[in-house]
Amino acid sequence: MGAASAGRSQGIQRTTIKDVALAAGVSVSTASKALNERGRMTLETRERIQGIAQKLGFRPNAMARALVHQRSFTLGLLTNDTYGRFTLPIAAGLSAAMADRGVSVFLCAIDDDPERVRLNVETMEDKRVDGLVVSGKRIDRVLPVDLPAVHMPVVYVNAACPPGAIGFVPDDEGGAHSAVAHLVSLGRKRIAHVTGPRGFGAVGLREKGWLRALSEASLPCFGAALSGEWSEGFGYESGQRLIANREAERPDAIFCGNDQIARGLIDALTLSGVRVPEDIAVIGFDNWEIFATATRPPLTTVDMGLKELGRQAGLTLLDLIDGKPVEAGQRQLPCRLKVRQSCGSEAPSAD
Amino acid sequence: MGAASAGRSQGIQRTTIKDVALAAGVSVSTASKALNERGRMTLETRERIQGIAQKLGFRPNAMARALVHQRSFTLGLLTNDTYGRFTLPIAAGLSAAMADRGVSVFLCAIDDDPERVRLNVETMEDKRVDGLVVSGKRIDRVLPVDLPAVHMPVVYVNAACPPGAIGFVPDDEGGAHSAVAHLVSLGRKRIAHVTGPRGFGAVGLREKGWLRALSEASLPCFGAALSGEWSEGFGYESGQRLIANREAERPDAIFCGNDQIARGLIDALTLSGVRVPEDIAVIGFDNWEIFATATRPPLTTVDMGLKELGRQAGLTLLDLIDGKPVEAGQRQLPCRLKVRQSCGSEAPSAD
DNA sequence: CTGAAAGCGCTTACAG
DNA sequence: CTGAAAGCGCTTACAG
Repeated sequence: MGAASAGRSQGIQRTTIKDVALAAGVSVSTASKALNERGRMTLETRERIQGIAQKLGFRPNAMARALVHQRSFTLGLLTNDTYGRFTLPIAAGLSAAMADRGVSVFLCAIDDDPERVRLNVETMEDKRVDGLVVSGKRIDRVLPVDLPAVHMPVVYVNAACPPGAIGFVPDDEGGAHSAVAHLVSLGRKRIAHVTGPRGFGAVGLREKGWLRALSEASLPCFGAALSGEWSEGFGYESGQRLIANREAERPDAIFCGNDQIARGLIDALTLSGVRVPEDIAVIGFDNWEIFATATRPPLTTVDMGLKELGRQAGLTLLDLIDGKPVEAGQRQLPCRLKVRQSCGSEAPSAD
Repeated sequence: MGAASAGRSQGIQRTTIKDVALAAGVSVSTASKALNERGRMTLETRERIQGIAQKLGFRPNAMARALVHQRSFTLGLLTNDTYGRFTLPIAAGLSAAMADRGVSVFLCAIDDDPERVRLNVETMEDKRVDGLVVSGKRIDRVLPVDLPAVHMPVVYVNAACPPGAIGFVPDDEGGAHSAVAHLVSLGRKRIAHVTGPRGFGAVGLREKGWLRALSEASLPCFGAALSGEWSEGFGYESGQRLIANREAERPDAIFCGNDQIARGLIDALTLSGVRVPEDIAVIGFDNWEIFATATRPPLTTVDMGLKELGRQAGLTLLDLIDGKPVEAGQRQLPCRLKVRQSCGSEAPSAD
């Protein structure tokens, strides 16, 4: 019990195909063929051997197979988003899709430290993973992965993808457009935009979606987008600022660049007696549930489909590994509006 | 370029030790010895061979080595906390500590679905990982892992650990105690407790820590602990309830069972004009930064040391794998108070 | 239909 | 000091 028994990992001699062959009175090659459903042989022999394998609890050593097949059925996931909210959904989507296909994924946390990246890539190469998915936290930043040195297929998720490479990002512009179009359909006319720092690619795209939806509805643009930190604090300030004017000059809807901003902003409005959604409708971006559901009222927001992003990236990587032709370039996967209560119900009349 | 080149994973023939031996004009066994610093040989030969290996970009195939060493230098991380906040820090701590030692970790997301667990455990066995860390979201729930069937060392993190097994959990009681002791040291006398659902093990332990700190300070227990959801909503309600009485009967400090509750509670106090920390000091539990830093004022809270938990679990698992004796049972790792601004500054006089 | 042989890439006693 | 041989656990042509 306890100490000793727990540590005896070497003690457990696992059943090998040799054991199976011996027990069945056949050669190892025959056993292999029987178990892999290859070649022709009497159904009876095949089933007998399979039965014995089952009885002995035989499970083929994946590394031995990998050695001969030159295919390990493993992937590496490199991510620099160690604490953020992106990696987990992406990793979950990826790993679930891969698990169904017998491929396992190594998690490599890199901290934007090129040395650490090198070390992890090296380890992944040593372990002979079949491919790499590189996942980031900004769609406009490329991770410090020295591609030329990587001898295997790579796919990027939620990160910039170098020329000629393959990547997956959420369709930020489309998501923003659908959010604003939703506000328009509810009859809102003065739709403001409060968002993150100018430097972010996502900020530009979301702003573009906002402007496009406005122009499609022939609505004037309500002031310039307010740009600041991705924080509740900035949302709070912005909320106060947007209601500083007298009522006629206030927006009747605000599209926020992320859920944290939206939350801070709603707090500011509520504290000043402005009602959400009656006076001002608010939409966020991210569908980070812990925020979106805790705002009062619960937040309508744009879901980036991160899980699906991870899934698609994995499936594409498998295609690449199988040598199937895959077009280079970045794909934008659709976002989906998640309607809660911060915009009120559907408008009685949309035009 | 593009499609075709990206998919040609088979095209890259990696350098093998045979190539190195050939280029150096020695046998494969000699090459192996030179590269592994084993056996005796002229320094000159050794360095020559190593130089050639370097030049050819030789990296030994980890699977081939694993096959002969019966050790894969890989681990599996099973977790049912796919979206929560526990897994990521634990995984980061684990994977960082392991990366330094050349061991990689497979991420397996299981959804409390026993079938999915079985599938993942099976895959990990097929891949011949050296051990498993099983990580959960409740210290009082055992994950549906059928241990008898697992032929390798296992360590539990942030989950109940079956009799005879090895586990790591945060010291919830100690953490709670240090939080309340902090309040006491600031001169607070009427310290209430608002926490999660009764069913949770952590709830009982944190309550115990609260009571012990009070009794050590000869302070009366300020009402019974308020128990409800782990949500901002419940925190909000509780905040309103605790200040419903006239001022003399209100608490002067509130220790919350998690950061979400603390945040909702602070919102309620603030909205009612009660000042935090002047009138009532508040402490949370989790140090979930996204919450703790966004509360106004920023939240003093208990950090559970999840990263360290993951690290320790990994190191212990390695010991187990190496056959070193490890005592069975559950270890409680210390929590650490993270002081921000929701309690005010140190008291001018502590007694 | 079945099995001996060679091989995946490496390491480790064991002879020379 | 160096190399041939056997082996880790499996698969795949290739003969019988």
